[in-house]
Amino acid sequence: MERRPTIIDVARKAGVSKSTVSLVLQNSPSVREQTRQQVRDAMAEIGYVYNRAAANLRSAGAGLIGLVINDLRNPFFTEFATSLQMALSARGFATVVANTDEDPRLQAQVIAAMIEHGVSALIISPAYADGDGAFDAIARAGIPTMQVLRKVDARVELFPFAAPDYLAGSRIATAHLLDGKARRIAFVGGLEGRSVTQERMAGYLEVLKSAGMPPLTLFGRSSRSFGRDVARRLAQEHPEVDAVVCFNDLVALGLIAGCAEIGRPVGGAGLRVVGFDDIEECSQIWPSLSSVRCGIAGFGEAIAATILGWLEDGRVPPPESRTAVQLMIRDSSALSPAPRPGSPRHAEPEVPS
Amino acid sequence: MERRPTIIDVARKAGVSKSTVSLVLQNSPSVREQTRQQVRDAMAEIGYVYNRAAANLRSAGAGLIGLVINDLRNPFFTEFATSLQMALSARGFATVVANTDEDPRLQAQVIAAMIEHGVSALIISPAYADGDGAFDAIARAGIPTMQVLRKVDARVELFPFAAPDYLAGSRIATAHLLDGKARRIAFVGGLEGRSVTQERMAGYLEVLKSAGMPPLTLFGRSSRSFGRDVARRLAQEHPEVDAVVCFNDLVALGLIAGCAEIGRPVGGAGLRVVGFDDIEECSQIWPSLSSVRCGIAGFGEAIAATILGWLEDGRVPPPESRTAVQLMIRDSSALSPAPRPGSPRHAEPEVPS
DNA sequence: CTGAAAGCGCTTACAG
DNA sequence: CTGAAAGCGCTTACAG
Repeated sequence: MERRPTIIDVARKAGVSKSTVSLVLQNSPSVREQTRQQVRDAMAEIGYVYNRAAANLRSAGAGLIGLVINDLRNPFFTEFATSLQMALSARGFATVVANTDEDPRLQAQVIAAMIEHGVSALIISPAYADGDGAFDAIARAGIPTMQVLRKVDARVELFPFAAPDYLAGSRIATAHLLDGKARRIAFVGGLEGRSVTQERMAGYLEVLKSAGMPPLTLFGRSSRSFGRDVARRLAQEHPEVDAVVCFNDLVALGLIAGCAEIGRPVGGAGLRVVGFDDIEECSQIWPSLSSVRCGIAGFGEAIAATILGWLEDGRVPPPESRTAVQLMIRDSSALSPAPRPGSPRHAEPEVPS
Repeated sequence: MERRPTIIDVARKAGVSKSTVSLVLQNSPSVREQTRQQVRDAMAEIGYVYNRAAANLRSAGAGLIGLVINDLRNPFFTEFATSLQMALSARGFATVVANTDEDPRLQAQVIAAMIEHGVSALIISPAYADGDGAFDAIARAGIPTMQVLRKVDARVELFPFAAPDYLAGSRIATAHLLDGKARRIAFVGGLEGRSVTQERMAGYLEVLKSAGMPPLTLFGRSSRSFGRDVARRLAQEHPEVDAVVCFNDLVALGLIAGCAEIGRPVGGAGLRVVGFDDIEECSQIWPSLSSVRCGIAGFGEAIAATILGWLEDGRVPPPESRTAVQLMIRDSSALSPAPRPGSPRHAEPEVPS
């Protein structure tokens, strides 16, 4: 654990000046091939490792990108963060991440820390409400920053916003249910007043309105347990509801679990449900869950490309951009019940009276 | 986006020397309170932000911890990474993370990048097989490093290892099934020969042996889809199996989905299953899944404390440590079928013939 | 208690 | 093509 070798050690070993070593490090064409090789050999021999911190001090750009996420344990965000991180890594950038658990104070704190660490750019899926002026701090520091998935700060010229097209998603989900002759469609989950909730609900409201069908919304935490509770509430308080658009897959998954619990069938002649996000689990459960695919892995990669384009080529992202979504129709919203391979025909459990 | 102010700017503004500013930054007691306040005011006024990279160049310890994970999309690892990151953040350390997707080459690459970035320590849940001598590179760089969850490098003196007590977990899970009068218990999932598989299987084998019951193991990827496939295989090829210990929750969840698909009941008189890890989903599905709780959030926090103890107080972690696990008994392994609130009594679907 | 100076490991003009 | 020098923004003895 003694001192790490520096370019001076390398230079001494290779018999050149330290400038030459630096040029080799940067693959400058103005170093003779033979010299380059000598330097390389010397580096290998003494176990030299490049010190980025020192380099960045003189030039710029730490090669560090900050990623701030409101709920990293939610598989939707996990997938986003992971694909983004891997894409950045492939382009030579390291990612420092922080989960804020929807806490604006924590968010301000981790952002300040990242700025101190000299991140070259910031990608933020923000907590609602910018408690301690975190975005102002970023603006002062002049760090290229994108808001993703949720828009919290209105200054999109400064903090460009990108997200999947939630509105279109809820439109096609609702239309799909309506096509299936649903008589009453509810919207379940999402906290009232939040931008994503509003968008994911807007398409639902719009489609219902043009069909002359009254809306029914049950707001709540976007969690499995809320979805599970809703299964019971729906059966007891709104038995006429025969289809539901969920705020996200977690709610939908909880709802399906809740239906199983109370013995209410899902899909076919039972309650038809569609989720939102299309996390991996949707296709792996039974009955499988229909969902609005946001292509979040591809979205993460696109964001990586966007931010690097900004950083490296000065291509400022558009103030607001939306990526296409797609409805994945599966058992939970199919008109005929899910087939049960292995069992010739299966009696559906009766709906609780 | 002009030049960020430095301590020199602060010093000029406050009318002191830059050393004084530096001392204020470090909360040195040798600065008069009044001076300290002047400096603080100056910093606030000109929007100074501390530059850690520069500081670390002179002293040591970037305040950056590297976290390398073999499969960040798996909720078990997500939970670990998130709780670890949040604990580090609370202690003033930033976390740079990378997912390796079980790829030793990618792993070597991200580790090299982290070393260049000057991480003060590394926490690695490694891919199996250390392809490109990543651990050797760490040893050369002399960076405090822990192996967690999986032991891949045998040099535990150099790279201390910590994990939940998998062996005990599989022991209690198997014993629990046996207590419930299981006639034939299978072990499902996990790739043969890997250390974690071996440990999670060892307790199973041990308990079966002392009960004089022959083992049955079905190795495979630790995924939902493998579990789902197994449901069918079990019913067709091993109808005598009436209980199963799964390698992890994902396999168990897939198995339960597969059973639902083929109409085979789970828990009670049906197939009794217990998972491993106890991810959040276990208690949120229906029927709920029994599982070996590894307390992974607490484990993450403990690792944070351990690594910081090493870094800050020189307390080298023990070569190998194990944390206690606990069996969570739920519907999937209960002897009586899960109650269905709301539906007075419910006919179980028949097992496929 | 505060200031002047050297140095951390690199990069960047600028000479040669 | 390569070397000597200055400087990036801090910290750290060392004087005063």
